[in-house]
Amino acid sequence: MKKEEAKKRIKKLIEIINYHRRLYHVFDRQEISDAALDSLKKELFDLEQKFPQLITPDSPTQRVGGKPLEKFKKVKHFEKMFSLNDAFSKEDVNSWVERISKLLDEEEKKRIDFYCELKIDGLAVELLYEEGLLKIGSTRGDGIIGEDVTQNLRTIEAIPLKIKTEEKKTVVRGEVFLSSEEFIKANKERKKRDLPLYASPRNLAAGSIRQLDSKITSSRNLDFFTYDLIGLPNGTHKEKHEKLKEMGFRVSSHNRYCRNLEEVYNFYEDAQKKREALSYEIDGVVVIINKNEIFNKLGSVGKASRGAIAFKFPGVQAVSIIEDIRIQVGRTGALTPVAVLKPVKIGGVIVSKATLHNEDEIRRLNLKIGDTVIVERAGDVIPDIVKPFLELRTGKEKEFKMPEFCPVCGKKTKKEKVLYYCPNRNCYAIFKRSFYHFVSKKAFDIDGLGPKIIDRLIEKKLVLDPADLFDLKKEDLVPLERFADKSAENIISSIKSKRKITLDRFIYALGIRGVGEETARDLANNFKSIKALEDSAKEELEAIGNIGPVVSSFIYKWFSDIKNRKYLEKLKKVVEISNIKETKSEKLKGKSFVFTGELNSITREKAKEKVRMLGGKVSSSVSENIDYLVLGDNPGSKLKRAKEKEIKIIKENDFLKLCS
DNA sequence: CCGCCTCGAGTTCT
DNA sequence: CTCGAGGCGG
Repeated sequence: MKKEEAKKRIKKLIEIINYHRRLYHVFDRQEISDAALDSLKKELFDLEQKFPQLITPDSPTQRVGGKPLEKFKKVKHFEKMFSLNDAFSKEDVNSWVERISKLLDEEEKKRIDFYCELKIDGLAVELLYEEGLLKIGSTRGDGIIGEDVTQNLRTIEAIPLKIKTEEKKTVVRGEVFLSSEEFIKANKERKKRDLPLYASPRNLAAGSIRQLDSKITSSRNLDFFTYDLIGLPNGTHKEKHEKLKEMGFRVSSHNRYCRNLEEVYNFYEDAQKKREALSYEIDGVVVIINKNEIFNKLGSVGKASRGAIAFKFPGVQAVSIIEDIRIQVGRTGALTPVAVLKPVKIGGVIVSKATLHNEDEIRRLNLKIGDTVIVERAGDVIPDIVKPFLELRTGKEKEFKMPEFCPVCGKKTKKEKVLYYCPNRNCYAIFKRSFYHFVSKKAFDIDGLGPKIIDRLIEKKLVLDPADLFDLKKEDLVPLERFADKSAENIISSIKSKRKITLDRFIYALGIRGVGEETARDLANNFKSIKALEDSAKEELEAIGNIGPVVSSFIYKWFSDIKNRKYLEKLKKVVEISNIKETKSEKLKGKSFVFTGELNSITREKAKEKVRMLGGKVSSSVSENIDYLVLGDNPGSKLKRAKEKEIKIIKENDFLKLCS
């Protein structure tokens, strides 16, 4: 990037970041996620590193934001309340230790150890006790002066009004937060009343504490952990926590002393595993130099203490740039726009593409090629574009238009509802995609036959349709470039081993529009043979449950097509269709299941089959009608929905017990 | 005809 | 996993 360009970009970035920081610190509001804001800050930081001449004093990298609100009485903090610098990787933490080591002498360096705490997504407050009685409680404010919120803090049960101490003055700091359950409850209430939702538990906690009416604060069931005690210059952070406990404060039982960085990293990984099970939200861990004397010697830079760092969990959002929008042609001929992104790391994975679904979506989001956007990988795997930063537009962005002609075969496209289609049934893209579908897991499930190999087979005219796969011989493959004897053999035997197939999978493999896994099973159960299905009338199809006029006509049309009939006859000669497996018992009759996350002892497919064998139903989405949600590792958003709807959640072993 | 539920289709990356 | 659309009951 050229300097002139960088200068403009920096100016705009500063404006946006400052705007969002002000919202966050002063008004307890959030329009974009922490992760997205972090990502913007990182871009600014990197640009400033590259062009140090362009650093200005008003840059968020240089100063603290957040002035106290006028409506509260001001309180000067006992000692400045610092915030924390962030680390996003082990490398960041390593370089933090290296950096601070330079400020210490040899002997001190050897004595470095750590104390680790969960970083709760809440609001930091300071509490002043005189003769053991709570006198003043305040928010952080700008770090020097905060707001007096004593009345509101008094309503929190976890904050003791009286503590055991002989000291005249005791100053402690801690985090006010609320449980995920309370958070969901409050947002449900907001939704009902058509009010804007709280973006995070921190938001809600902060909003509740900064209420003028403490009755409202009281109704929110806030919670509190203490994490710091002012004083004890020669002790350790660990001792501070022990002392706090003795005095009658609530401290988190998850916190640990760590001798070295290895133990710190173990703590971090454990915390990540615990995260789901905790009743409140955490966004990382806080790593603190344990020996107070060393911590104090390290002092601070700007707004943050040097002796502690916030080691954040990988965020689910990041900021990137749309470099291009390309079109993909699917199996049904649907054209889908895909954004080509400047690669960014989100949640430990590099993302370079994201689907835009359809034209309406692009218009709804107001996206142009060249836009800076927030990209998300929430809970799941699939990246999604959340929104563009219109403020970052330079005027060079390009409007995107859906193509008038299919980018693969050149035929004029047709629009149906929101989607554009390529109407050419011989379109190469459609043909290829149908082929992939045929060998896919839920169809013939042929291992080792990926898109790359299929492309080559088609290119060399070794196969004209999927039926030809079963006539392939080793000798056909070996002459192909870079095809070893052994791998050719593997593929051939892999194809041979899947020659037998159940009727439902066979129907699914045909790739009829509107006929997926479930509908294929319904058809198989109704007709019992492919012949019966072939000869069925449209009315017969429509009489089957779950099949209406649209899908029945797709099916009818598919079987009326001469080319399809020929292909089907050819296919029937090379494969062996067996009947669909009958259910073995009625143990789970009437019960419906939804799966989320990864199972350990069996695959999801096997688990689903098990349910069906026992007469149960498997559904893909959570609704009131679901009986059980089976919870695996790394669950997705279904867990949240199930919790909201109060559906019974069971673990893998409970599920297996249920089946046995 | 509306609203809820479920299915199908498309998609990412290790 | 998410979104849109098809199916179906009220």
